[in-house]
Amino acid sequence: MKQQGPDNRPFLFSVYFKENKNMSKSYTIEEIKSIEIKWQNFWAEKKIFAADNNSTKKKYYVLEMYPYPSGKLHMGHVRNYTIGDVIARFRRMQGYNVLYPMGFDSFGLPAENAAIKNNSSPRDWTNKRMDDMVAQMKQMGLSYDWSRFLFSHDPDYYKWNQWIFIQMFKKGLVYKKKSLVNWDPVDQTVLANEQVIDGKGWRSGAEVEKKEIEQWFIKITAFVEDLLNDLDGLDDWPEQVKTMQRNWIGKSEGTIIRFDVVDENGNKIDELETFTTRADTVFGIEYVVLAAEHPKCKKWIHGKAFETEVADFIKSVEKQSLVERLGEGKDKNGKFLGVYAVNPVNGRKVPIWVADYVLMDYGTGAVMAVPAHDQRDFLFAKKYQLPVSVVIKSADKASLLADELKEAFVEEGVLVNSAQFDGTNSAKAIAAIAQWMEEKGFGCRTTTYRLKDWLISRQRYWGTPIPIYYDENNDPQPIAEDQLPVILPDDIEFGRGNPLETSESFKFYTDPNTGKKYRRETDTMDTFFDSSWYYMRYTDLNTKQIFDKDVCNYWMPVDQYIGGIEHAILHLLYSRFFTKFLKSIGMINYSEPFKRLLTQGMVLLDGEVMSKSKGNVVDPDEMIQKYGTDALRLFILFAAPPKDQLEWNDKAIEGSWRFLNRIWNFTEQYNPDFKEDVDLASLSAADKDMERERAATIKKVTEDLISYKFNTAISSLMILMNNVDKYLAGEQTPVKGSVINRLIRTVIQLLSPMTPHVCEELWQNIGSPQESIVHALWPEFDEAALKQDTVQIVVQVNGKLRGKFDVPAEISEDDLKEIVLADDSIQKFIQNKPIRKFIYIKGKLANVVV
RNA sequence: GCCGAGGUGGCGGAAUUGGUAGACGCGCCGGUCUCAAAAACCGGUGAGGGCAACCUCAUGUGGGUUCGAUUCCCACCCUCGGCACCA
Repeated sequence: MKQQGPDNRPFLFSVYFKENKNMSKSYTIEEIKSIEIKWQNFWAEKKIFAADNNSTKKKYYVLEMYPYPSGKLHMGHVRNYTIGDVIARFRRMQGYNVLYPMGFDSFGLPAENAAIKNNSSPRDWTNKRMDDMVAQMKQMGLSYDWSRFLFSHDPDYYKWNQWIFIQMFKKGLVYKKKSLVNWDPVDQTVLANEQVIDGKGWRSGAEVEKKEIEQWFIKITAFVEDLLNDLDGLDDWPEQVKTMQRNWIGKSEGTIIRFDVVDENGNKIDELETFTTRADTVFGIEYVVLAAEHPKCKKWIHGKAFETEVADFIKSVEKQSLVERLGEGKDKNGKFLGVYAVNPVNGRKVPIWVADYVLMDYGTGAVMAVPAHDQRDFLFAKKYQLPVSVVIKSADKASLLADELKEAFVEEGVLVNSAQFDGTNSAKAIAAIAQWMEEKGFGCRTTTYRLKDWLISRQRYWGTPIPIYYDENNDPQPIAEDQLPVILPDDIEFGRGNPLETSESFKFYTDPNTGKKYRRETDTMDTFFDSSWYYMRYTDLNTKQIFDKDVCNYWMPVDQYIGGIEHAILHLLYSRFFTKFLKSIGMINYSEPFKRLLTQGMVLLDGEVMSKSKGNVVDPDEMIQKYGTDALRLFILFAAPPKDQLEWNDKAIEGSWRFLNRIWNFTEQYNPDFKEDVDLASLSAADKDMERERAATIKKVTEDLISYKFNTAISSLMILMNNVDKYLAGEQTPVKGSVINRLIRTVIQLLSPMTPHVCEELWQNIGSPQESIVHALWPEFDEAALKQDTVQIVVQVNGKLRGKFDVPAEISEDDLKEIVLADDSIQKFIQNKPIRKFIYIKGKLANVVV
């Protein structure tokens, strides 16, 4: 029964809590599931999460890396999407116009391999898996704007892959070249350098072979300096990712040295260039060495007595797989080529060798060898009894003796035996010698990169067809833009080489103007092409262009991108390149796609990464069936900060379940008719403390959500609830009812980005003016409400904690000193020693030094 | 070898413009409820010592700066991740 208090307000415990005082009810999973479905349907029907392309509000674009449709969400996905959803929901409540879309990276080999195995269609296989995963995402209550759903195998999407390809082609950034490429013998396709990991195919794990084939490349190196330099402006990217990209780009500055090549009689027969970063060692060159693939090797040995022997050696090196060749501590092998290089700095004639330790695709594919100061050259020289001469010595020691060297002296030092440069230190000498050589015409300064152009053609079916045909002269020509998309055909046959070559309908292109038939390109694009720009497409799916420029410029760049560290190089580097390209042709006005990047940690079980092959997976579906989505989300957010690895714990998720039950019970028993206003004048000290804690929790949760410290945000809400119990334990007053009324609304709101279903249910149950909690603005607090009248001062003697004192917040140092020194428990430690110093940190701590 | 991140109870983790180390949660121990169990709720829980109030020790190791160090400096050890015969 409700009673009426003064001014018609109900009061007393039995009033502001409903009569059922059973605080310990545990909700059933059926109840949880039913409210989850109820609110998911509600949100969908009301289009609560639709982003507005014509809004005047401040925008916020949250994005997770779109997944490959593998068939089922794993815990890593759940973690990734939960983090993104919390951010999206939080920003919406803060009043931003939020874009939060989802799609699928749906081209790729697994679909094709599965289709071959089951004799079915990659399209059906993929569509089925996408449907399953979308259902799971919906079950998680993720607040995506589903009206912007996209997937790469949609002709409306890959049409624009082809369009971008043609724009790049027109700008000369796409080219076809016969070159030595990485061939995956299992997946029967070429791979980009980035897709070769430790000499093995990134998907198949097969040892990659080198093959010379004509392939399509994208000139990513055209933007190499921007790709490197702009990393410095990405303040909100993890240092680790930026470092990985810098390493991958691998810029190094050095000098190209030009050698005259002479025969044994000293007659000039050719020239050669080498690259070095150690110009300070040029006076110590003892031989020059080429990579096996260097074209001059074959030229110079032609017709020589040892031609066959050396040619066989070169062939054997070329045949070696990357694994064999790059093994650490590999023995170095080489052959003399029968010709000599003349060192321009001192005129010395040194032999030219070919060796397996020199790489063709770095620098010039040829190296000046200085055995005394390079460990590889040193080992090679010792093996083949080549001379060693010292040109650098350690600054504080006598000159090294070549004969006594056990290993190369690779550190910087002071030059010796280097003519006019003797006595110069290495760092200065590198610059001085480079400049001198440049003046003399011996060489030039240059910059080289590890980054190579991106090989994008694949001899597989399930990808975007490359929009090219070959004219009468067999020159590649782009398909006319009004003929796009070039549709991926269905009449193909697997198992007979490149699948598109088996398609009668596809093989030939008929020029719409002349009716002439041409041969089409039958390779498809690397799927990383698809994922390099999809985030721009989300901004505007309904236009007949790639996207509306203004709309794209409004939403982009992505404010928060979230994904796994495994994409630190490939996807992120390619996306940055695409952005720079699209900007260069005037399509967009920003030069970096992702403002802030969060790489979430992996989910582990017993310290190991969950994986199907290891059999140590926890199925998120099972957890949702057992505890509900909200408890799963809460656990994942609470167990570890987003960047850290997360150790799965079957027991700990029950803690999240308990906490949600507690909030629910508490709210259920609460009488929603009770007035929310708090009359400040009638507050007791305990009431004020509770009000202050409410304000402090708003502050803490807000700050933590901004900095993605979800674990501490949740813990501060738990602490608040613990304190509520203590607060209610005493005498019940109407004021307490008001204080609690306000508090419970705050808790539900603060928690709602993390556990949206339970919070929406409770928010609606306690009666709210908004259609949805999503539309309720984020709670604010008054800084003044945080002020405390009394504070606890920690008192130390000589830095050791000896007591705690409750004093007025504004107490002066002298007053405090008096109180502290009068206290027996402090005097005990001071005894009769003189006080040397009294340190007071306002409102916090005092230290008596004796 | 180079580059980056990190090392805190039985476990996940908190605390850094230098100021109460171990918040919060899990687990464990004890209790309430129950015929009993589960669930739920309440209390305790770094180690060592003491009947107790309390005391001592403790944030990978060893030093240093400071009234005071998980936090700053120096040297080292270990773990994880990336790159690497890159000239």
